[in-house]
Amino acid sequence: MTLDQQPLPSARDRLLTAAGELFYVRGINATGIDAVVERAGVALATLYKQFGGKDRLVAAYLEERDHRWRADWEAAIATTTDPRQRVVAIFDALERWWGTEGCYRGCAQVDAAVEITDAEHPAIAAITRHKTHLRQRLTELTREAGAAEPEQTAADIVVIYEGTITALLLQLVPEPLQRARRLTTELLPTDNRR
Amino acid sequence: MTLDQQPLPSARDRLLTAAGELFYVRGINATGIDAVVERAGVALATLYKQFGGKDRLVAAYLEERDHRWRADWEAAIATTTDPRQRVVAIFDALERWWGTEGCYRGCAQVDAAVEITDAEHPAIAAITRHKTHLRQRLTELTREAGAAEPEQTAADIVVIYEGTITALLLQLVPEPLQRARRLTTELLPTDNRR
DNA sequence: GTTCTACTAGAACGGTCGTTATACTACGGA
DNA sequence: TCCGTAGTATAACGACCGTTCTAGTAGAAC
Repeated sequence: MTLDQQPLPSARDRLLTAAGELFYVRGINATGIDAVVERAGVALATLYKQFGGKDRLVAAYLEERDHRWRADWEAAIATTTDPRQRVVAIFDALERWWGTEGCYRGCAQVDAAVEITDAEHPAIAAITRHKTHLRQRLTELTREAGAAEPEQTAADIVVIYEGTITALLLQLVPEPLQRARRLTTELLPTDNRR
Repeated sequence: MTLDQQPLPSARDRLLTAAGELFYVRGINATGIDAVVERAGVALATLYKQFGGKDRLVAAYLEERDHRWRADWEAAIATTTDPRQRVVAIFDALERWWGTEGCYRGCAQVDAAVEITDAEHPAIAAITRHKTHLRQRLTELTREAGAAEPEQTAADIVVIYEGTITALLLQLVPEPLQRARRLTTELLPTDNRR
């Protein structure tokens, strides 16, 4: 067996990890570059060498979050073969994230969109990619679940999904995840194979 | 007839107006106190005399937004006597706000909750009040519309409402307001009086 | 006329921001 | 051995942050 030698993460990865923790919990504008560098245990010049500046570090942070969410969604979807359950699985992924994270601050992409008002900021494109992917993936899943209009049903579910994220953040309603699963299920055709 | 002499708004009101425009469009953390003072055409010392500091100015800004929203909701609700239409009216108010505002940045209360991570910040209480009022008002309206479980139906609508706000901000789906009205209507009992 | 209040203009405080520059170290490959 | 790469530590830059302070002005109340 090979030794499980930890490859000790590169300076770039350590920066990305530190940025992820700080930007998400404290906010992007409220987090200074020095705090990221200190938490990563890395020299300031390395940050500029790797990312060129804060803006592109923020964009890279959101890209990384996007990749993790896509993986989490797919993992949740893969737990079942029932086409209707596979649609609802995005809320299982959301529940896992909500329960795991030390501090829940909603969707990192939405938070960034609120904080960043400059349309030219490189993070904006990353946010759009993340949300577009979710809508497209839900369209596939609702089609496989037999929806008459998969695009429309997927759009409905996107609204419920975003509302659930906000409801979790602000604790607006009791049991938002149960609620979201029920609302979503009601949008899908009933299983009439039997 | 009395002369319509404009009472020229007080320094406090001018500060609140300027703060509302700048905090909403540029974000709270990204807006300096100097910019607010300059736009209001007011001395810096007046801001501190009236509000004591930025934190309480932010809280006052959110309170003012809360009052305006409550008035907008009631105005939209009052346009009809149909109990089911009265529930859906919150989306008419949202549509009006979305179309009127020069720059739509979502819900000011949610934006503030994203930007402010300190739970002791005086704005947090204002945000909670705003959202609690919406849920309670929707509970009354769904009860009047004949919902079997008004609290639960109202909570469902809150989720749809918050999701619609995010969908508008990020342009996630086509026709989010039509969508929200349809989803909400489906949650209410059908009119079976005839 | 004096006093009180609300307001103005402007400077200064210490602190943090994102960014750039300087100088040094460790190491792998040619 | 030399060179390029990737990293380190530290200092400095100009700009802006929220806050406090000083000093002066206009008007109403008494």
